[in-house]
Amino acid sequence: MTQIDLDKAYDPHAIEQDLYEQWEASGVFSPSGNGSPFCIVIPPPNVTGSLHMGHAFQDTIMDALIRCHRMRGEDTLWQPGTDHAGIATQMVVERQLESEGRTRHDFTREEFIERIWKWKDESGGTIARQLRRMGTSLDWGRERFTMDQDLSEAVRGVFVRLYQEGLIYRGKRLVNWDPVLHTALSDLEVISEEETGHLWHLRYPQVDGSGSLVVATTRPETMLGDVAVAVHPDDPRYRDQIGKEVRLPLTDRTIPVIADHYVDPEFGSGCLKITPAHDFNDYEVGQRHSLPLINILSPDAAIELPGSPYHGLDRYAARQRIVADLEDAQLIEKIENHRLTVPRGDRSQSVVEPYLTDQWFVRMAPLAGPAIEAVESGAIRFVPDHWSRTYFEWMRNIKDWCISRQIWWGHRIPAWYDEDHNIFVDRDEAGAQAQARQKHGHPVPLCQDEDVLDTWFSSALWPFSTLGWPDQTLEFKTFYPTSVLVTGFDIIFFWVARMIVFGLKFAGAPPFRDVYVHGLVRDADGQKMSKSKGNVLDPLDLIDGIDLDSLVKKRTSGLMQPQMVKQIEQDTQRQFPDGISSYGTDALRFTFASLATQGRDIRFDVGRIEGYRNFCNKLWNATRFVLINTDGISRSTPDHWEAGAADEWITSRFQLVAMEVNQSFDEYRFDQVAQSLYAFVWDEFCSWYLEIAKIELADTSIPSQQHLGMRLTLLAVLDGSLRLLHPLMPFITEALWQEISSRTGQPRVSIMTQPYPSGDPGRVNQTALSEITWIQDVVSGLRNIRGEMNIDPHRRIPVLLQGGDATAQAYLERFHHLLIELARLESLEEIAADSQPPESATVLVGPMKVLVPLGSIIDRSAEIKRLEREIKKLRNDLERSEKKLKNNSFIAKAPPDIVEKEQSRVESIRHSITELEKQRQRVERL
RNA sequence: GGGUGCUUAGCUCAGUUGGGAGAGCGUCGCCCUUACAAGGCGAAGGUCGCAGGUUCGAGCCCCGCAGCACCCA
Repeated sequence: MTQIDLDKAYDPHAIEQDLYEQWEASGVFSPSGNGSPFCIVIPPPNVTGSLHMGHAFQDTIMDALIRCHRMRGEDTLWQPGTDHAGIATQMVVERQLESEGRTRHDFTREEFIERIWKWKDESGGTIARQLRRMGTSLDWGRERFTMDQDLSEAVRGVFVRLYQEGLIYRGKRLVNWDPVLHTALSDLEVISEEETGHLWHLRYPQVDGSGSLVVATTRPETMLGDVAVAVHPDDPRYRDQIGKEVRLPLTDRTIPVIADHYVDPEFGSGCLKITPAHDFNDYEVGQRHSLPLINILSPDAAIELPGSPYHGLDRYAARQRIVADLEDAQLIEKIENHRLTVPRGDRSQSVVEPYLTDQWFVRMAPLAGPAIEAVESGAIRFVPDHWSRTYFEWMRNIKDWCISRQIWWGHRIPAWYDEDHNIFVDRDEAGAQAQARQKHGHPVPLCQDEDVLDTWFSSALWPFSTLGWPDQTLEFKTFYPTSVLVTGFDIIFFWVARMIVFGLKFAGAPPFRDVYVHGLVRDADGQKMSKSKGNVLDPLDLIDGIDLDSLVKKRTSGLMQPQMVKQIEQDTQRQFPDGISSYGTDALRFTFASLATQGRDIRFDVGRIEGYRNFCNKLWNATRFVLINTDGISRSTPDHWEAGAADEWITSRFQLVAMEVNQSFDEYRFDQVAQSLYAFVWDEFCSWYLEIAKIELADTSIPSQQHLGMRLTLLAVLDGSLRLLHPLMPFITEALWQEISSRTGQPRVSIMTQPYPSGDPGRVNQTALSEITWIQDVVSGLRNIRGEMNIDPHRRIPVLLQGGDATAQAYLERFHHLLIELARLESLEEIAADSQPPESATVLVGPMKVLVPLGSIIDRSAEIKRLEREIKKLRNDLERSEKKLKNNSFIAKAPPDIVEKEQSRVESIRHSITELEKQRQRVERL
């Protein structure tokens, strides 16, 4: 046997690392400068983060697109970078300080920020390293960070312009206040979920002494800030109370009873306490009725009412005290259990407070118009399309965006104040000074706003700031608008919408042509993966493998709720009794691709990845086979060769599959790409073509030109298949492609830059397709008999054919030897149509009977059963078709070709039933 | 309360402008065949959530219902 230097089994570790280093060093990740531009900006991962399944999934898709387009000859840029993740990053460093017994307030702002930068330089590269393990062809030389100098300048420029145009304003508004982090949050950073609580029914005595009104509240402590009691204007119970006053317990205030349609008469008692400074709805009511705002909370969410007995108490301690005091005063009607929606900060998990503070806002409504129009007009296309509805829904009900955060890490707001609180907004202090000088006629001391911007503000500029905007750089001019954004539906509002808004406003065009929205990766049970549930999978563990103990340790360390440890241990042991074996990057990527359907949830099951690792092994071994059988073929393409039927067939199938794959890529159907290629490589190339090749290459009666043709076809189809697969499985395809490159005549560079096969309809040979289909039908029919009869696979059986048409007879002659070997036959003979064959097991291939004469081989009762099953199936089909044809309106109204099809179906079924019925009787008679 | 999806084989999911439902995994049977046991060959398995309508014809289109999931308030 020929010696080849390819290991017997596929081992991902042996190839992946080296190949990546070769790629990165060779510069193939950078744009070529030729062809039409194709660009994706990576959704910048959090710089504190590490790679999770969602990233790995998303990056697989982007890399597949990038590699595909690069191979199509386009000028391809995949822009890498990370996000400074204001709150998250600050928290990481603060936690670090905490372990040293210090807080950020032990430092100056500048010192603290310096510390974060230091941390970022040391630990911020984790995710970039992990991305490399995924095989991503990002243009690393262009890596950006949202806090880079140039990106920060872009941020300031945008802020200043929006301010100048009146689209940014500062104002005292109720915002979501995180009392742990001491910062405002935008609506999107607040997660509201149902929790169990209580509904307190409080009695507010009427001033006129006629009794009391009962108000129901989930937050009794806020009563200290009540300024009114509201009832529905049409509520007959309280109509006469409107305009009167009630005494606010535990205070010396009286408050009015007002009428407002906002009140739901069905809820509680129908009376609603109004606390405008601590509830968004109450705020609206307060505005309508010109009620005062009484703030009762400190930034820590403790009561802040100097002089009050509750002053200084935390909100929950105050609640207890207030409820107790009200109880003492017999002012509590009742307390009910109640489900209520509790808003929590997505980072701190603390209950956020509506809190009245000075904040910066972007006026979104005027900006939303063009952004809506861009999607309506089709300038931006959501894939799948229905996500545009989610987008529209949000955009059409858009609210102003609170962009200021009371933290230190981030882009500091470029606004300066003089002593009279006049605001000067400019790119830098010098500009602000100039403005102030102009206003005052002389220089005045200024101090800069302490706040920083929401991280998403800078992320909204990402598609153009990373390309050099506001400078009209070559990259910006070439690659903006970018081609496609790949993202999860969970950040359509956070990010996609805001990029569209800012892209249109500042870069003069939509930031991308398509938005491919993918699902979210969940565990095998459909649960969201989360650290606290202990069900996370690390993509790198799937690549490298991990033993059970380490996996359990990983999942249970650093948990917020240590009582979960036992459960997590059990679940992990149940799901991964032997840990996770090593599958390699390619298998993981192929799995992700196959899971990339249009759905919202992507359940990740290790069974799936195992199957695709096996596929890698299949591909590996198919290549070994090709190498073994193409020894001696080298660069120079020989002239004298000839393709046989099987060669024409596999070549034709390859063209069709290549066309399919290209179309699937264009439609973002990565599941179909994976499916088509898996089926082609395994079922057609390996299971049929390689098996045929074994037989024909060993057949000395076949002329050598045809052997050569077959060898060249083996190489060509393998070469093409590797290219088609490359975007999904970069490593194994590169490794194998390099192995065969000396024989396919390509310079041994990289598969990455080879043309992507598009499929040539002109090379589809219909004759070859029907020839091999016929062979497959005959062989499958015989294999069916063998399987059903439990005939020893080694045993060669005699076969007779009867009733074939001229084509079948020609095929029989031509493919005699092939049929004998593929079906392991002892003999294969045709008998006259009118002759009486010996008793046999039978299958039909079209009108032709394939007969395996009974002998000691055949289990008679098994054959009867098999025939009966077959006949029953056919009878059902026949009945359905006949019923259709008896229906006059079917004949009259259905298209003629459909009717014709039905008729010929009936004919052939009838024929088959007759034949099989005869056969059954004969076997029975024995 | 408003919105968006989903319901197809035991499990996870495909299913193109309406014209005989497919895949992977799992299950069962036979086989260690020199590319591959991470393999080969064969088989079983579906009232397409329920009910109506449109149509010659519905997994697909329309109306209703049920269950599940998510988003917004």
